[in-house]
Amino acid sequence: MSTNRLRFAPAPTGSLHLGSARTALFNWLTARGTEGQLILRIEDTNAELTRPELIDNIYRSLDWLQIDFDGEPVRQSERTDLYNDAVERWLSDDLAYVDDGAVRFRVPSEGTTSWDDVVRGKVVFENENIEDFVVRRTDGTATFFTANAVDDFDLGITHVVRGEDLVNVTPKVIMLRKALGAQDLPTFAHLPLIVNEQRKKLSKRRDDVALESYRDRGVLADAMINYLALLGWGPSDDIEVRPIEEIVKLFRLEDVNPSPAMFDVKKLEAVNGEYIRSMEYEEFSDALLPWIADQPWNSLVDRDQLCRVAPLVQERTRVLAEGPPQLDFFFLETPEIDQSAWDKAMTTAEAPLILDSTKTAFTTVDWTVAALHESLRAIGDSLGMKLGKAQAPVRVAITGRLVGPPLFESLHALGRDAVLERIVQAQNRLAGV
RNA sequence: GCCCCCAUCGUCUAGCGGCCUAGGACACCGGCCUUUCACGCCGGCAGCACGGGUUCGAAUCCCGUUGGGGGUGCCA
Repeated sequence: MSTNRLRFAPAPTGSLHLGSARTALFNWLTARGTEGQLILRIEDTNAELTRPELIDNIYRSLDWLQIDFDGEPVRQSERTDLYNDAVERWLSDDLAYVDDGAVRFRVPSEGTTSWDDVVRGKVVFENENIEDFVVRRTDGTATFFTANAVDDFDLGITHVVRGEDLVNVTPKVIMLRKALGAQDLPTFAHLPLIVNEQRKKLSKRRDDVALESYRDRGVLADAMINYLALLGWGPSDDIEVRPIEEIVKLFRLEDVNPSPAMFDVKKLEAVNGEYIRSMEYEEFSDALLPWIADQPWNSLVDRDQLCRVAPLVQERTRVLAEGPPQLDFFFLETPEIDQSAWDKAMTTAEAPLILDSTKTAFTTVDWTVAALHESLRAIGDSLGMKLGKAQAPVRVAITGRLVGPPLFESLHALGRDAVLERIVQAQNRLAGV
């Protein structure tokens, strides 16, 4: 039994594409689940793709996802000799010929080229439908086909796991591999495409495909991994959200289904919400920090207060970026009043009464969540109102909005002085002062 | 045009010839809980594209139709 060797071979074309991330993941799951090895190979045969920042971007994204590799990354731009040797050999064996300065591989006009794809079954191409293709450009650089075939062979790759968009290059790569003297074929697995609402391949143009943009909105790496694993694969026990280690154990390439999968942000966020809810309180408030830093009231934030208050919005947060905006009133000197919320809550006949009674009661009430709760409930009772209605004017006075974290916990965290002051401010505003 | 691929609820999937009156999740719609919103819980809506075979029996196997998609660069 030889060990499996897989590779993830991205072309560094900017930020890591969701589809590439999913390919990296399926390679990683296969390698880790079979005690195999995973190599990162940068396909930068094209001169424009060798820019360091593009490559760093790939490293950063994979690192964020915690997809790790065995050994140092392989850069194709550093292996040009290997490719040249191969092309020269093909040339001298008359398997290739010079055409307009480039080198083309001779494709037989008869016969077929085929392989047994793990996810698609047998795929067959008639050789007559494949044209003689370029293996070395006029400028002397190797093309994708050459580099791909040489490296997969040279690096002893046993499993080629990649996107379905590469199915049609496979026969060419197989021909080159044979021309290289290889007796065997790696196991091929062509993963289904990730598509958008229009069922078209996710594209930079139309779709939000950059992995980073999800990270920037506060999708957790584990949630992203978990969700991506569900695109083209599903556990037979129906438990979709689960620890990555379990996914590693359950995942099998043979179970990947061949039909395209739509990227559903709603579901991603639902999965992310589950991950957020399962975080420890401190972990959650720490995780919020980068987004707190983006708030205009960032400088007013007190870490202890943040830790007390963050749990109040934890189960109301699907992506981390949604967290801080719900907390602004805890740190702002005066809450930012939402006009439509104000109009809805304050224009009732009871609103002034509620504010007034609340002010009086809150001046002396025990400053505990239970006592505050009871106090406002009693005020509502006296006016024949349910607490749900009665709390509205107070909520708007304190938080500026109609919806938000639990009111009494919020009052408690804010403190008596701040609360009373905000009630008075609301009364003044109501009176038109 | 040519080549290749795909086809289970709106979406992601389970299913690999009888366990299916097709299961779960997201979304959606009701209800409960409730201090708003959420969370949680309960319930509902909704699918094997179509037509032929094969078989005692087909979502599962085969063929065709239709509908989608991908590729057709000296990009990868």
